[in-house]
Amino acid sequence: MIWVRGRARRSLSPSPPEPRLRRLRRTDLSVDTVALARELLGAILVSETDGVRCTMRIVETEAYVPGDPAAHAYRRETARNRSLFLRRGHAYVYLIYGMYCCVNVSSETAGVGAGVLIRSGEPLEGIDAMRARRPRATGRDLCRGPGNLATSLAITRALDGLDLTSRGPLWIAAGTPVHEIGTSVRIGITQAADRLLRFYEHGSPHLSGPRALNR
DNA sequence: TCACTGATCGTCT
DNA sequence: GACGATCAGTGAG
Repeated sequence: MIWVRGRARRSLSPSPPEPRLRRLRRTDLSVDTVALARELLGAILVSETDGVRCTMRIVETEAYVPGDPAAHAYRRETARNRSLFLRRGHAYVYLIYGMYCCVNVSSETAGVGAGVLIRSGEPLEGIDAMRARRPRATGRDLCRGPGNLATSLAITRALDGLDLTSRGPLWIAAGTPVHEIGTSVRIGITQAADRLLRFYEHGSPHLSGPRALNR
């Protein structure tokens, strides 16, 4: 887990804005997809576009490990999935169903295709901007689901390949502890659908998927 | 709350 | 030409 030093989190109610965010270094990130998927829970995803900072505390991830038939990197490297083959800490942003963007964090060494899908988060800063981008969403739904969170944080294909450990429009900061990590099967896949590679903060009201998966 | 369905288009075979 | 790591709307229980 990647936490702000000396700060514990107990409440599930909306958090106050982080006073100062510490950008994660690449050495903070495990060179292991499953470990990284768990570590990213509680971390802060920061987008700074249109002159507005929007932040979200990650509460749900999925691991797409090397050799995983459900992973976009499974067959071979292509122009689309190239970012998954970058060394850990890079963004893989892709368009799904012609309408929504989803964001992954590359998770292994260079040349190994794997990533962690960011599925849901708890909105922290920039909530007005998020609401402007998704006017019909309620507060708890703003960053619920991979397509929704990308819309709320203005994450587009233009950010594909970005180094999330460097200064830029999208980066990851140290967050706050997750009190209990739940595990389930991944959502929306048909290959390797029985593998327990989805991780979430137990009890969070911001989780996607059916309730039965979040117990 | 869950199941079902249409929307929509880039990517890959 | 088929498919997809999704979402929102609708209707049923």
